[in-house]
Amino acid sequence: MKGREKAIVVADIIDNIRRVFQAVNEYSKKAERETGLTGPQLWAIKVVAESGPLKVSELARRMYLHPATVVGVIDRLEGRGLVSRMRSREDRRVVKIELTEQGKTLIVNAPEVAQGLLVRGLETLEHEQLLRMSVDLERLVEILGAQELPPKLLLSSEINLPGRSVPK
Amino acid sequence: MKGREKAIVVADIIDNIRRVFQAVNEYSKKAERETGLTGPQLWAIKVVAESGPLKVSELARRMYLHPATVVGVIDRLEGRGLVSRMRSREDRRVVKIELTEQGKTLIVNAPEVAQGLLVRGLETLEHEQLLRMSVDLERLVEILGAQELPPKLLLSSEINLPGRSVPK
DNA sequence: ACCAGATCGTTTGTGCTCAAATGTTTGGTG
DNA sequence: CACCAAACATTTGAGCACAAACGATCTGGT
Repeated sequence: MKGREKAIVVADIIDNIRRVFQAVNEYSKKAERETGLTGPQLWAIKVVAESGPLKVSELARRMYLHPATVVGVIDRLEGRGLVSRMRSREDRRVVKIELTEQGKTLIVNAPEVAQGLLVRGLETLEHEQLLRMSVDLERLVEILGAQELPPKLLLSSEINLPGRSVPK
Repeated sequence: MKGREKAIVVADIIDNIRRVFQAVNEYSKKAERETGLTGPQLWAIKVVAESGPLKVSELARRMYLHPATVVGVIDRLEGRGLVSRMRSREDRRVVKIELTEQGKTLIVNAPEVAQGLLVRGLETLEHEQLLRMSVDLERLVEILGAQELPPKLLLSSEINLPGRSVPK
């Protein structure tokens, strides 16, 4: 009767999932100490950096966050002079977020976010192992019933790294 | 040259990791609507329910949270009459948290937390698949450098489910 | 030209999370 | 006995996250 073993393996898996959660959080806090920016702030400024001027709603969409949350983040980034708000002339409802010169200089020597670490680590794996892991994670997603969660967004924009290294 | 394919698989993996994060959050919010309690509140009350009266610090440790955070959660649970604080007589610095009768009745028909869903789903998998997934997640943890994160706590208390179902 | 409805950014209110500071109690040590 | 360091819970302050409500603006239909 291998029910017992099974339970142990399940426990291991849950433990490791927890560790992944923890690690991502910890990593975000580490970046905080190095740049003076918090994780979300760094994330936001990176998205703006690589996708030009963005509407607030568009930025929120790319970060999977509520617009109301993003407004606060922008407030603080603007307070530090790293980004600036610009009302659009075609549609005066929208506000475009863009980097200031100060923001551009900061971005070049900002540390990687957790995703970067993850991407680089995964790239060192064999192709077969990658496929395996992809399948397994898909199964996990299936268990959680989260197949369609990010409704086919082009979230690749934040993670895709064409050839080799330097996702920065 | 399969560098391109590799990047695609990596992107898929990252996507699915994100989905797992999202799903756990969403799930916590769903529980919120069904019980009137937030995710952390429900989590805290479940831990107290199965591990008897607990010190604040002990509860914080089991939830991987800062004591200051737990104090706020307890405040709100106490405000709803679900738990009660009791100063220890042996050591008057410590405060024991225990369920009220109202809390006990709530706990029996409270919905599963995300972990429960995960555990039940994993249990339906083949033993081989479980081992595979365990190995893969371990690799993920390794990439994140999070091997020793939860410093060998008896966190099993929240997840172990000896024989079959009923992690509740 | 007007009005109903949608969209956009923002504000407000509640809760979670941590770091740092505070106050209390305990257990030693001089 | 007096003092002091450690342990404990709490408070305070800052940031993040969302729901709900709001004012301003744009759009489509009449």
